[in-house]
Order: sequence, then structure tokens, then C-alpha cells
Amino acid sequence: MFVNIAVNIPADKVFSYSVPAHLAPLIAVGKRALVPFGRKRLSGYIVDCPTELPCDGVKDIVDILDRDPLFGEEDLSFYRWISEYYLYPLGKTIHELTPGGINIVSERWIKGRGLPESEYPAWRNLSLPERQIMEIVSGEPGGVALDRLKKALGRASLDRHVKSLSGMGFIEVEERLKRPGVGLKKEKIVTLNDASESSERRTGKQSRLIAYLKEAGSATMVSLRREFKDVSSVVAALERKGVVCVTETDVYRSAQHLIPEGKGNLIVPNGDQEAALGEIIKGTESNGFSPFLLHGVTGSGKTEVYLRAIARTLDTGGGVIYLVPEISLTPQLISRIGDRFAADRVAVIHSDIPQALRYDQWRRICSGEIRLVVGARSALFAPVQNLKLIIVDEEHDNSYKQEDRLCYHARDLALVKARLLSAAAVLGSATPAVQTFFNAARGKYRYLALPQRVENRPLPDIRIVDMKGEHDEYGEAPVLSRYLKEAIGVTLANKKQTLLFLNRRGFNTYLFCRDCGHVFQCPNCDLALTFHAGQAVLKCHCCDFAEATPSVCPACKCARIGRYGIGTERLAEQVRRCFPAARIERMDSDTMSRRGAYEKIMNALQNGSIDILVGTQMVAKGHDYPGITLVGVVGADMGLNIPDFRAAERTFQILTQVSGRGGRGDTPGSVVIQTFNPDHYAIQRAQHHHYEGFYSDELPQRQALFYPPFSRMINLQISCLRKDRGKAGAERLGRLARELLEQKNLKGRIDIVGPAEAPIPKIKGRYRWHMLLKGANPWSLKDLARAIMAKAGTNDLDIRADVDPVSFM
DNA sequence: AGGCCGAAAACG
DNA sequence: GTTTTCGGCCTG
Repeated sequence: MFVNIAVNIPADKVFSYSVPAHLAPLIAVGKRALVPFGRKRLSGYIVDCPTELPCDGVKDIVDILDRDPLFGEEDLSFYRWISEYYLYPLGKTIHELTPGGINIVSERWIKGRGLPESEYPAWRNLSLPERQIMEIVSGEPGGVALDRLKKALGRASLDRHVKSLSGMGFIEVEERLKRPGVGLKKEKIVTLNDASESSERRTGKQSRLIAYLKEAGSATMVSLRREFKDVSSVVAALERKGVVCVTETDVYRSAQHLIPEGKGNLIVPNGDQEAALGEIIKGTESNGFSPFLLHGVTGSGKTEVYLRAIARTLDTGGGVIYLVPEISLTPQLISRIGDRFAADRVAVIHSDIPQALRYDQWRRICSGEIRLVVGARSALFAPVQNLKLIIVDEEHDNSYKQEDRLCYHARDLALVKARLLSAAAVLGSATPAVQTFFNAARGKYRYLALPQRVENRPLPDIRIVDMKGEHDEYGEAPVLSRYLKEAIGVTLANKKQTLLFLNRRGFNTYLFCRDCGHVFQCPNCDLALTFHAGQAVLKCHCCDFAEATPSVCPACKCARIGRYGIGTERLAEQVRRCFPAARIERMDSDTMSRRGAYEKIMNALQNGSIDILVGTQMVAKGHDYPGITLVGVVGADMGLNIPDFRAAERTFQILTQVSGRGGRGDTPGSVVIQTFNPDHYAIQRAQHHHYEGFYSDELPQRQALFYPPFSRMINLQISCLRKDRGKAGAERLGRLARELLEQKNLKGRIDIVGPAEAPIPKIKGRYRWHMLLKGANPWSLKDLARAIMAKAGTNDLDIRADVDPVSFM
């Protein structure tokens, strides 16, 4: 018997192994196997069981690591599709999309032969590093991990010396398996044996324990420990006498705390909601692929539609995946889930859930015990059984795009998964991605609309303030326009709440020297450091670099340091200066990193102890703030000038979303947008809540410039630690790409742009270049990219494909 | 990825 | 002349 195994290495191939007879009955696709690979042993995934010997010289697998498969055939075909489309090796794809921390790799250890020093007359003939190794090894009778030895000696490579020492018989080299970080949780269960009525004498503790067990039948060790003191010795004694028997079973770690107790809130849906719901249910019950775009204005009650569709699907035995952007996976949403569904029947998946709990949730989902999964983008890969419905809320949100390793888009993959499994997919948004609306307009998705806010609340009134006409006493543009200041004043006087939005955190955007012009930059990235006044540090927003704010310029030693630009921190300070009596809070990733910070702010908003909330895009997503009546957008243009064909789309979306935060309570909201481009269509259309208008402005431009949705793109990202080599490598790839274009007869059908230096030329110490492939057919685009990458060679140049890129930085 | 190996470069 | 680093190749 043979198996094909996908392993977590950068090569896109599977490896064949033979199966020893005793493991044959355990073989199944989706289980992990421990296999010899090169000199080490590691775990890989069984993806295939060929009946024929695929090639000579196959090795035996060592062991099977799972009792039940980690994934099924349906999941596997999804993984294969992803691997193919995103140009990412199958083994790495599976590794990334299945729970982390459970895999095994062996580690190299070396051990002395146990002879005393005097037995090695040859020691003096050894080279210096060899002697150093022997000194450490002879002091460690249990052996030393090679990694530790390398660190101790401060060397990158020891293998030559290790090989020579082991060749001389001084040391032994062995592969030891590292314990996986995550395993099964075990629980001891104590059961009373039948023959317990014997007349043997019992101590008081023993008889009390027996009485307890007679009542309960059996009990876990944990619960007995709660009930009795020092119970383990009593249990051990009774076990010796054969009165009780102790067994060990696998248990799932508890995830109960993730979802609060339900309150059973019920909302009566309006006619539009009912109509949309009816269509979605028809889709889920058709047992065919049914994609929908649910286009509902902000505050139109999309969540209620989702929750009802979920309830219906679960009732009829189907499974559901409900995706939300990471940032809107808030306690607010979770408590609404808890209101409707039993907490032990829901899995919540996001980046803060510990690996061990994820693994247990994964297995409970796999077994069909849990059929509802709520989470950020990675929740899409949960192996939900009998999947009938996938919801992608705020489908336009860029957090669905993973920007490193496997660069997938969870919204796009949601449609793929729904198609593979013949399920319904609902993409919901107030501001659908242009791509999504385009597909809906062409009939690829069924279009459902919620044009009205719930209870017919009005959309907020939006006022545009042209900042070109605003000057402070120095003739510069102020942070707050006179109009916005006045509006805040009125809101404060009316005891209502204000939300101020500025999409940049920190105090200043950058610091510079007034004498020599030196700009304070991150040493690892080509980016200016942002000044954070609260901690008095300069931070890089790209890597995790931070340093104390210098008082003199490092270039010219003068002390005249200037600051430029504004972030939320400075905005909050300015507002505090204008309104000293107002209670102001800030909400951005700096202030929200502490546990419970979010709940604190939401509670404070709720009970009216905040007057003004200042925040980044974190405030714009998914939250309901019933008390907020004024929304101020401080810098509407900030996203408009970045080098990206979606700049207008993003600006329109964020303006609409943040405006939609206002007027969700009983008082109608108003919005003030400050901009230097008051005539820009993205801002004009946002002012009038006119999505279709924006779409009809945007689409012809995309067509004229051959941008998506009229074309597809693959961005090849090239990076290197050394600038000169990176540049040479990028140029070589550029020539190669054009040669291949010629060879494949794709000239005129695919455009190659670049290679060019990336907009941020250095990140985390790596120099970066980009080359963009653009064409109408995604699969020929992919073929070209694959060919380029295959011929790129493996040196210190790193090349990765970003298929359907979202960010061009 | 990580190990292996020949070859070039660095070291003394 | 020996030791270290580099670059290309392979893993069943």
C-alpha cells in the first residue's frame, strides 16, 4: 500500500511512501503521517492513496498521527484549488489552512560517546571549533540540540564539524522528535466497579468517595478534586484494591467563555428584510450554488437577515460559516450571536483564540458537533459539515485579503467554496466592492437590496467643508474647520455625542530637523517614524521598531526638531484644547491593545460618560453607536492620493461607512466631511449616499485604463537583503518575463508593468521590487507567473506571487 | 525549509 | 593550506 504525502516545504510536489502492514488499517486521506524526509522526520498530510508503486526507492511512513482525519475530500479539493490559483505549494497551503501547533519536526541532537576526556588523545589534533563542540558535548551526557550548540558558539553552520567528529567516532548524531505545541487534552475519569459491596474496611474518606460515586456513577478527577481534599491518594488506594477504575479520555477544551449567555432579544424584520431572507433561504434550500449580493445601506439591518438565515439553515440540518472583518468581530456581535444560538454549538475563530482551543474547535466542527462558525477570514477554512450557507459581511473590507504567505482573498474564496460544495454565499455590504457590484450587475450574483434604514430612520445629512478656504492665524490649514468646531459645540450643548474620524494614529506623521532637513526614519524600513506623544517614542508603523524621541538631530546635533502632520493622538489633544470641558476618548490600535479596552469605551459611550470619540478606521466598522449624532471626518483626502487604482473606491467606502455610524439612535445624525477635494466624485457621491452614482463614475475609468474588473492582475513581489543583488535579480526577471511572453504567444494579451522599485523600497531590512502582470484571462496570467517563478532560481532573492492584489505598497 | 556538497572566498 | 561562506540542488 502506498500514500502520497504533502509536506510543508516550498516545493510544489507530493512525496510517495509505502505503508507498513500494521499501519495500513489506519490510513485515510486527511490524516497526518510521520515520515522520513531527507535526514529528518516530519509530519505531512495524506492527500492520496495510489494503488500502484509510483516510483522506486520509496520509504515507509513511520506513524499515523491522527485518529480521525483533519480534513475531508471536499476540503482537500478546496485546498488544491487554492494552491493552484494562488501559486502556493499544496503542502504549505494545507499547513496554513489547518490548525497550527500540532505538527511534528525532528530536531538534530549530538551526544558524546561517554568516554572520559583522557580517552581522547586526539583532542589536541582537533580544530578549534571541533574542540569547542567537544567541550560542550562532554559536559552534557544527555546530548545537546544542534540549534542550541549553534547559538552557544555563535555560528551559522556547524554541519562540517559535526560530520567530521561523528566520522571519527567522537560523537553520535540523532534525530529527536520535538513535542508538538498542541496536543489532545486528557481527562481522568473515576468509575465505581461493580464488586464494590465487599465488606472490606474503609477509611472515612474512602467511604465518602464511594458514596459520592454511587450517586454519580462516575466522575472526572477534576470534579472530585473540587469536592474532596487530597483526593488523588484516596483514589489511588481504591484503585489498587480494585474498587474503582481510573480511565483516561480525550476531551475538548472549553470554549464556553467566548460567548455570553443569551438574552433572547428579538427584532421584527421589515418587508425588505423579509424579502431578502426569503431569497436567501430559497438559495440554501435549492442544494445548488447560489451567490447573492445583499446591498443594504448602513443601518438597514443586514445582521438581522444573516441571523435569521443562519437559524433557518441550522434548523434544517445545514452548516454555516459567518465571516466578518477582524475589526468588527466585537463583543457586540458575539452577544447577538449568543442571543440566538446555544453557546456550545458555535465556534468563534479569530487571531486571539489560542492554538489549542482552535484545534479542539476544529475537531468539533469536523465531527459535525458544531455547525455554526463565526470569525475573521481564516474561519472560512473551518471544515463545517453539510455546509449550506456562507455569509461574508462587509464584503468590501480589505481585511479579507491576507497580505503575507498565502495571499488569498476570503471573499473570493467564499464563492469558490460555495460553488465546490453547492452552497449559498451571501456577500453583504453598504458599499460593495466595484468588482462585486460588477458581478451582480452582470447576473453572476443575485442582487438583493435593503434600501431603507430600519424603522425608516433617515440617512444622516452630510455637509462638505472645503479646507482650501480655511486658514488659522499663521495662514495654514487648521485641523478643525470653523464649521466642524461649531457643530461639535452645538452637539456638546445638546448633550449628544460626537465621533471624529482620522485615519492615522500617533501624534505627528513625522519629525524632521529644521537645520539640516534630516527626516527621522526607521532603520529597517524606508518610512518616516511616527511620533507618539503618550509614550514619547517614535514608532515605525510598518515593522515593530520604536525608539525614545531624540532631543537632538543625529545628523547635525542641533536641537531644532520640527514636527509635521497629524494623527489621532494630536487630534484628540487639539479637540481637548478647543473643548476643555468635554470628555474625550481615543480609539485606535494604540489604545485598544489592552484587554477590555473596547468594552470600556463602548460602555462609557452607552452611559454617556464620553462626549467625543476620536478614532481611526477602527471606529468606522460594524459598530452601533446609538448616542452619536455628529460624525466629523477630519481628513477625507488621505486615501485619495496613494498610488492605487482603488483609491477613489476606498475613499467612497470609508466615508460612507463612517457617515453611517451617525444617527443610529432616535435622533437623526449629521456628518461633516473636511476635504481639499470637495469636487471629487468619491466625496460628492458619498455626500449624497449615492452608491450607484459612484459606481457609474468609477467603472468607465477602470475600463479605460484596463483595470479590474475588466482585467486581472498578479503582482510579483521581489525582495532581497542586498540592494544591488535585488535590483539585478528584478531586472533579470523582467527580461525573463518578456521572453516568456513572446514564447507563449501572449503578447498583447498580457501587459507586464515593471519591474520597478516598490512604493516602500525597504521593509524590515529587505529591499523590494514589484512586477505587475495584467491581462483578461486569470489562468493564462497564472501560467506566465508560474513560469517566471519556476525559472527564477533559488538564491537569496525572494519571489512571491500576489494574485488579485489589493495593496500595491 | 533545511541539509548536502562542490567551489570560491577569506583567513593566517 | 585550512576554514568559512556561497550557491545550486534535492528531499520519496
